[in-house]
Amino acid sequence: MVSRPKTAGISETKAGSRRRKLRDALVDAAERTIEAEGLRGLKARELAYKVGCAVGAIYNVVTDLDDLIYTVNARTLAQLEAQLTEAGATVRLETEGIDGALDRLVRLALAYTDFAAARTQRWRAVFDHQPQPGRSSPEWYMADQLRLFGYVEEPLKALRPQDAPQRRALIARSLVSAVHGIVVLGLEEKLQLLPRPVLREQVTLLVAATGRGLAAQAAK
Amino acid sequence: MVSRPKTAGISETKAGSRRRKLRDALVDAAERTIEAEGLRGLKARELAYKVGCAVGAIYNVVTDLDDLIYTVNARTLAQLEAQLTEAGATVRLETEGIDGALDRLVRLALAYTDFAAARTQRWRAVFDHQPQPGRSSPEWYMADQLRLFGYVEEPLKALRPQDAPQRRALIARSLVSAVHGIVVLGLEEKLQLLPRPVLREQVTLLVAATGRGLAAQAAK
DNA sequence: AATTATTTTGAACGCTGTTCATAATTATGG
DNA sequence: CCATAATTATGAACAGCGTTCAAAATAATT
Repeated sequence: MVSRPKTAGISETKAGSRRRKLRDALVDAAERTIEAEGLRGLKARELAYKVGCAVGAIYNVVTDLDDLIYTVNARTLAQLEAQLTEAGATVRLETEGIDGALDRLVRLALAYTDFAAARTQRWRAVFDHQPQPGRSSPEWYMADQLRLFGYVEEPLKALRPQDAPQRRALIARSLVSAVHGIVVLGLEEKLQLLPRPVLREQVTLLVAATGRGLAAQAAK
Repeated sequence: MVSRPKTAGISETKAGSRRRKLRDALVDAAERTIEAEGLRGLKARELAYKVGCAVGAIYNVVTDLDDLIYTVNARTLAQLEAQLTEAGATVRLETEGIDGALDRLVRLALAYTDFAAARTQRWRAVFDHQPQPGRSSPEWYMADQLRLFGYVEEPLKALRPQDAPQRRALIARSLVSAVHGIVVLGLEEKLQLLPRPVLREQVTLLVAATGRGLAAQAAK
């Protein structure tokens, strides 16, 4: 599909508009289904029924169900990112220095925690979904996820000013991964679903302790 | 299936022996398949072919493929546990006190990391596999996983002697989860597969920093 | 209005895990 | 040791999945 159909000019064709509407409806339905029944609840036939089209119609506007999942996941990541920027912007006239940086780190981590706890299924879909063997994730997808690591790099700069950017990136990734791990296992029913306050306490504790440790390590 | 078949006495019956052999063969084959092709590569028909039996025969010795997966996962957890005890036993005449405790924590975390890196697929299967909706994991499964948290509680006792057991348990779980998170995201090809030395550095860094922070927090 | 291009359709395909009537095998009793 | 009963192995058949594709319906063009 390199070239557009010949009939498509600058203005939308009737068919093109229908096409877009159908795609949007499918993404919406998929999003709702994932949140309600998880990734495994997403079925082509049921999706077609919900949207009011034939099964085959799905594959006119979307190459795969995977394609649909990626689109939903991209939305989820965007929403998560919005939450993180909001959490980051909340602190402006805070204490500067180490305590301020620690505070920002904790806020970011808690924002992540709250998002995951509130939209568990959609959030899990981002990590649970793996591309069918042979194919690989779209390019933008990896970038979308890696970008989130950047959010904690800035506070880290205050915490360990002398670190090289590369090292700071590594530490940021570690910190994000650690928080992610706590949330993943904390929301796992298979293990034991932790109540949200406990989860928040865990995250706060870990980020605070790690941050303190990092600062101390840098100071000496 | 509450009662055994009437024909089974104290000594093994011919059929019973075949039964056990088939089950073992299936578990072995499943284990190899999972390590080679991941959880998604496990197919009933292919399994039957590898073991040399009919598809239906599988369901004579195993209720589900899920059942098989749980058995393989139990093996994996047992092997992991063996690695952890070994790592814990390595340190005997080490420095006592905080430094010793930190060292033990780092060793445990690295043992976990190495295990995951070496047997990535089987290790992932433990966390990736979720029971089909309606059913739930066997009782022993949760216990098997939770038991691993206990391994870090002892070193924590040296680090924060005055903590109540419940709090120590929470911190232990947090620490394990954090390390788990680093390893999970570090081994994710979808994100960017980190080379093992980098992974070990990340883990060492985090555990050391967190441990230091925890000790400092306890001291003040 | 007639012709051509496009899109929508749902039966059909290939692949899953799982079942079940039937065949083969094993255990039992005379 | 064979005849009968109980058990086990078999693989075709079933239900459900994602995906395709010839044909019908619709839209665009002449």
